[in-house]
Amino acid sequence: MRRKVTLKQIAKELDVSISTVSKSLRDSSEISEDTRQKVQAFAKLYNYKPNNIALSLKNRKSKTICIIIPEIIHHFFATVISGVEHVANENGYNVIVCLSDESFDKEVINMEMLANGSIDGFIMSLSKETQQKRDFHHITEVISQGMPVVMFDRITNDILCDKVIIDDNLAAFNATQFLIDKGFKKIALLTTVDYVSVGKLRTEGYIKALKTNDLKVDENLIVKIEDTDNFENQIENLLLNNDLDAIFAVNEIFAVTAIKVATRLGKSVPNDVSVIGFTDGIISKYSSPSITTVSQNGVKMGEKAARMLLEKLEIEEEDYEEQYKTEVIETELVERESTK
Amino acid sequence: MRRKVTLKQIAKELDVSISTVSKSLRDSSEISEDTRQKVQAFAKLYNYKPNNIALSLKNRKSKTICIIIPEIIHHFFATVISGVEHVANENGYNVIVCLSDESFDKEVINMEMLANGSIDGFIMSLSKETQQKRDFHHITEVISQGMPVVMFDRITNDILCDKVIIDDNLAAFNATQFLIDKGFKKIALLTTVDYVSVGKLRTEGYIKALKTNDLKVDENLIVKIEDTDNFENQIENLLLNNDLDAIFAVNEIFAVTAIKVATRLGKSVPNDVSVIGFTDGIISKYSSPSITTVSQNGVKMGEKAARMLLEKLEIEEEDYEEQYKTEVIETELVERESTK
DNA sequence: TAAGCAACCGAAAACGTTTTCGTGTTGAAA
DNA sequence: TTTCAACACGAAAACGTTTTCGGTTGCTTA
Repeated sequence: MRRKVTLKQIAKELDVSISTVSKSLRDSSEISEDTRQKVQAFAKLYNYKPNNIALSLKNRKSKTICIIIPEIIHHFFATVISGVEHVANENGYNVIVCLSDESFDKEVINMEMLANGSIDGFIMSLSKETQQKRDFHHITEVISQGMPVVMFDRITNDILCDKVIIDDNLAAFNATQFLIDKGFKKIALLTTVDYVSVGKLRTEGYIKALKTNDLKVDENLIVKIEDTDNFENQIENLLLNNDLDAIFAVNEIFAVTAIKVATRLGKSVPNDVSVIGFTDGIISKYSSPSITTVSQNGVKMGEKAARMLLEKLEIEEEDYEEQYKTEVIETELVERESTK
Repeated sequence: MRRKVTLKQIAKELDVSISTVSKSLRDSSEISEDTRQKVQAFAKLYNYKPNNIALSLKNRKSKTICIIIPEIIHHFFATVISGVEHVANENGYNVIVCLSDESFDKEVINMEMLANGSIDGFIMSLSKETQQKRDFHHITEVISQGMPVVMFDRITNDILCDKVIIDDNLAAFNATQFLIDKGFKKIALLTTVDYVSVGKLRTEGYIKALKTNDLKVDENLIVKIEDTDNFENQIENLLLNNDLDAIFAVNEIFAVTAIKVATRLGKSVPNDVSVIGFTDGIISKYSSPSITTVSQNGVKMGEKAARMLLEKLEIEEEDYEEQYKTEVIETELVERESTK
């Protein structure tokens, strides 16, 4: 087992000073052609690579960013990571992934743990619990220490920082309008409980579309799902007790489950009822019928968030001015087989 | 913007030495009750947290591990990350996620970049390109430097290190046997090209099952898919030119696509043809019909891999003995609607 | 012949910790 | 009064870099 070689060892071996070795490797003009070549040859032979940790300590930056997401087993978040990763790597940064598991405490622990030199900045999407508690002290804390934070998707307006979102309200409006334009009148909504910011916004967009078109908003057609493990019966009741044209679901799982329940009840999708989902994930694509959906483009979101963060990191300390932007990523309606 | 406070600053402020501050905070008995309380109070007030980078440099360990996977937008790998994350966090470790994008070069760059102090060990699954080239110098390199590596799923026998796999051969055998037991005789196989280690093993298991049951192996029924973006026509040809009982697909996408194509061709699943997949992902669960599948349990794999790595990391240098294990995670056949 | 000037190299500080060892002070025992 | 242990604290090294500042040569120039 051959330990990694350090400057000191090279210096000793070649009988020069550490400074000389360092300068030689960085092609300093202070060093004679002779020694420089000698050192470089030796370094190459022993496969010298500078120690990142030592560099981080010296430069007071780690060239590492952290992304905190509620869960990874969720196609949308996986795509965001992918986007972040690419941009980060292109710029010589590494990415630490942290999962909050929708838990406030894990979010706090992760942030506190990493905010002590390990990383240069955060990209994050709030956990459900954090959104519910509305406690953001851990985030204001790191921001006040001068560490940049970019929030995406599940954000809060209580915090001043860069943000990247989709216009959930508008996207939901458009999806609903799309159904209305097809001639549907009795459109149900499968949504989340209100404290999930995106769920709330999508609900608002849905209602707005109905009102704009002078359709009445029937509370019976709005199903708020809390327990994401067990909600088939909620959908079943909806379908049994109402005569629906169409369903707008605020995520893939709700959409595909709606199709499944409808099929079980003898209703054909899209012939008897049309379905639109949200998040263009793998389910929507491979479901049969494949699902018409509002595409969120997580990759683009991740890329944008990473770029915003890196921009903040690369500007010099003295040029720093507190100015925050909120970028909106456009959505797209992907029409597939579940609507007609 | 209030910068993070250091030991030096506290020392200056309280007019004691750095050593005293450090010892006070670590509750050393060398320090009087008085000063200890004073220092601790001050540290708490200013929210002192030790700098991780400095600690890493001092201790020569970063308490961070890296997982390198071919791609993240793949449910199986996402679940593995999830498992790794949990075990790592429980033990005070952070996880850096690197994506090789199935590229040899990216794999090499990532490893070289991080192997210089940034991390304590690797967990990895080989990229397709690496498996094809059979070039593992980057891995032997870090291992020879004394950095532990655990490989999972897509492994190679050319490298000596800890490994965690499923018995792909056996699992495929069992899945095929399951179909045979149902009375099917003409069973097709949708698999990958041979250089993907797991694809090859699963193919072997399939063939073994047929032979064991004295069924003839028909090369026409074995479809090797190279281009994972465009293979519907390959499946269509298979279905049109052969009179099939059942299909065994070595992953979810192949399975769900087979169902889709079959349905399009007027064949009902499972009435006309049964389908079994591999990898119990989100598609299998939410597809309709939902797909009978060999469950891989990525979470368990990730947990196991992480535990093996941490074990290596926690033992003292001098107690270190080179001894490598290969753990086999058991698979399970999850029976759903796509078989009868 | 002395001054001046390149060219080349090394010492040391700095980043923020922990830890070993040394030192000065106190109080009690001899 | 001397001696010695216990106590409380500080100096310094170490982890591996980079960089500033000086210092030593040897050569040119007036």
